[in-house]
Parts: sequence; structure tokens; C-alpha cells
Amino acid sequence: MTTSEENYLKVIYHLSLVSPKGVNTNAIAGMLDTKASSVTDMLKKLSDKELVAYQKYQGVTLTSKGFHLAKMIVRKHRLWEVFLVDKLNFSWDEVHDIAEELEHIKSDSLINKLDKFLGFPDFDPHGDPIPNADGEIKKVNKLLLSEVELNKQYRCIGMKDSSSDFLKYLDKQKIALGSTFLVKEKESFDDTLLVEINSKEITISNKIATNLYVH
Amino acid sequence: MTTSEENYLKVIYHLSLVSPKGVNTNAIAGMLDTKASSVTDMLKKLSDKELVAYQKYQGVTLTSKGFHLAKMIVRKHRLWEVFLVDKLNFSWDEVHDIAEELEHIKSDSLINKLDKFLGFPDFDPHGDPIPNADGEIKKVNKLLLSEVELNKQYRCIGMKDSSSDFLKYLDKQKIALGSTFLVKEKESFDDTLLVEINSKEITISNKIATNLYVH
DNA sequence: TTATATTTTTAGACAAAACTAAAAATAAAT
DNA sequence: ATTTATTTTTAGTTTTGTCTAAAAATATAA
Repeated sequence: MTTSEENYLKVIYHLSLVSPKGVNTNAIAGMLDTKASSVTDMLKKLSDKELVAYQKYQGVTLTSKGFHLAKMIVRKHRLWEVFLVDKLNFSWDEVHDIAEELEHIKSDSLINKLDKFLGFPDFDPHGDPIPNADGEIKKVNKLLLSEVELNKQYRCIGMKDSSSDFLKYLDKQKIALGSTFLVKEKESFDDTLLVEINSKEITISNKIATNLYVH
Repeated sequence: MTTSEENYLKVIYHLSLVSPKGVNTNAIAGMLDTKASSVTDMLKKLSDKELVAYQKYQGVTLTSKGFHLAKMIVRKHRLWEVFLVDKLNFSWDEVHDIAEELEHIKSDSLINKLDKFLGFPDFDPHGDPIPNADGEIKKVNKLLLSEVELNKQYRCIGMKDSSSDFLKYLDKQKIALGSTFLVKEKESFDDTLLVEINSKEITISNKIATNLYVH
């Protein structure tokens, strides 16, 4: 497997979680910042290797073989992110690009020893689940902060959009993975929330609330 | 810098420590398991980038720019080896190939944070020196075990040949980096040594003794 | 010193992964 | 149901790094 093939598999994996009926050529091109024609070429290659089921003009789905390989790449990416944040003291908005490179290092024993060294974490620094060596994923029924009930305690477990700007905003507001929220009021006009966090009251816009997963 | 360019630079660096007057095309081809014609092509490319000084048929030397970059690659390789052995509990004969991949990850902050995490080590698991962020290398005047004086204490600080077979042999004999030797006798006929190590006497062939560096 | 051997370079080709431009298929709109 | 727009595919190039085979330069030996 080349790095490029791995990147395609990973993108198809992420997109197929949203559109399981088949992933569009253009959607893949958009994610990989490449052209549709390049995607078509690669889909043929992956199809020959039986990693995807591909029919002209009909989009692709992963085969079970491709699905498992994709999860192993996601596993590597997320374990390296944990390493970078927990051991090397990177902040969570700096780790994505480096993990994007590290995920392509080819060694099963490396990744399993890393997993052990990190204490077999179930989630990465953004709250996304880490597949285990068999590809199994711990599920947590997560809610958006914008959807929760009033006066109940929730814990921040992840974010929908992990863009650097958003992560920096959260840092400024002292919101991190594990922060606990108590939603006290919801403004019906613009859905702004009044929440208690770290025993301080702050207001959170609807845009932010629809980007934070809680439990 | 591509991975391939980095590999060429690294090999030229290692070879130029032995033949500083200029490194042969064929020598590079041998190390990289490629053909001389491929090497010529790459030397032109590296020369255009001013990383090597290249003249047809005359071999190459590194420019100061190329020399520094090469040391940074060696630095990464050796730091990752320390990580693999010290933190992930790999044995020293397993780490080379993985470090060969990890050394190409592009991030200065990654490698400097890794350096700090590992406690700024001066030597890798094979006893080879690790250049610091400025490219400076700690020198230790090392001797081959075959060259030492009798009845003096020496400490194992590295090995000339780090092949897997040799490292396994050392493991079997319970010889490791840091082991201390007291050479008690030298057989003049075949240069076999009688040494005390871990307060046990063992005999060491001349072949082994010419592969171990001590201090 | 001339002949032979070795090393190095050139020239031309190939595979991987990208691109552009044009054609074909599918989807949307009048 | 046609027309129009969008998406996807094909066909033909390009770049990077490799290769083979042949030519040129250098080194070695008779």
C-alpha cells in the first residue's frame, strides 16, 4: 500500500460514514484537494486490489478488506495524536498535520507497542474513538451541546469541526476535553446558551454549541 | 526535500566520513541498492539544489547546506531509535528499519519536543552520537576492544557492524551498551581475548573484538 | 604505452500519481 | 420530454525516480 492509496482509503472511510450508499468521486477529490480525474484513476487501482467496490458513475463503497485497512490507518492517526498531546505536550490544534504523516509508518508491532505505551486509550485528543487492533470501536452516544436538556450535567467529549481556529477559541474560553457543562438557560431568540463551566458562567453561541459533542 | 533526496544525502554523509575526498557513484548505488545511473541523475538534482558539490566522474562532497541537512536526518533517525528502545521496549536489533521511515517525518518542533521528552540523549542505542539541534556532535575517543591494554577497565559504547545477527549474538552473551570489560589475557596465536564481564569470565574471538567499541 | 577492465554518464523507456481538456453519462430544470 | 447543467470518465501529458543498454571517461595491467 502506498501513502497515496492509504489517503484515498481513509477519505473514503470518513465519507462513507456520512453517505454509506456510495461515496462520490467529487467528494473524494474535494477532501484530497485533487482533481476528479485523478480520483477515477485511483478508484480503478483500489478496485483491482479489491479494497473498494467501484462501478462507473455510481460512486464507491469499501470492501470488508478495505474497511479494515481504513480503520487501521485511522487507528494509527489517532494513537499518534494521543502521543503528541500526552507525551510531547503539543496542543490539540497542532497535531493533525504531523499525525497525517506518522499514520503512514508501516509496522504493526510499532503501533501496538505505542498503544500499550499510551495505556490503550479509547479516544484521541479531539474525542474521536480509536479502533483497537481488531478494528473494534468503542461507541459513546454523544449529543451536540445545542441539543441538551437544561440544568443537567454534561461532559465535553469531542468536537464536530476540529479546525485550528475553533480549537484556539476553545482554549481561550478554557474549554477542553473533559470540561463539564451545566446549561442554565437557553435564549429562545438566537439559541445562545448560558452555561456554567469551571464554576464560572459564560454564554455560548449556537454556532459553538452545534460544534461541541457532550455526554 | 523528498524522501529519496533525504536518503541520498544521508548515505553521502555516512560515506564521506570514510572518504572525505569525494564519494563514488557506485558506493552510493551499493548503499541504496539502486543503479549507478539512478545515482548520477540524483546527484545532478542535488547539485542544482546546492546540497552537494558534484563534478562528472569526480565523485561528490556535501556542501555546508547539505552537510547540515544530512546531520538533521541522522539526528532524527537516532532520536527515534532511542524512543523505540527506551520507551516502546523494542530491542536494539529491531529498530533500524522503523527509524528509517520515521526519520523522514517533517517537523522541527516534533523532533525537538521528542529530544526533550527523551532527556536530550547524546548517543543512540548502538552507541552512535546524536547531533543536537545545531548539528553539533559529542565526540568520544573510542577504541576497538581488539586494541585495548590488558587489565584495564573499559565500557562498551558502540559497535562497528550493527547487523541483526551480531546484535543477537551480543544479547546471548549478555553484552550490552554500558557493559564493562576487564581484558585479562590475549591469546597471541589467534588474538582471542579472555575478558571479565558481569563478574564472569568469557572468551571473545578477534572477529567480535574488532566490532565492539569501548572507552 | 597501448590494451583491457572498471566506473560513470548519457539516452531512451517505464510506472505511479498527478494534471488538462474533451467526451460521455447522469441529474436538474424548463 | 427536451434542454441545460453537473458529474464522471477517457485520452493524452507531465514529473519523479527508477531502469536498461550503450557510450564515454577513468583506472589498471600487460
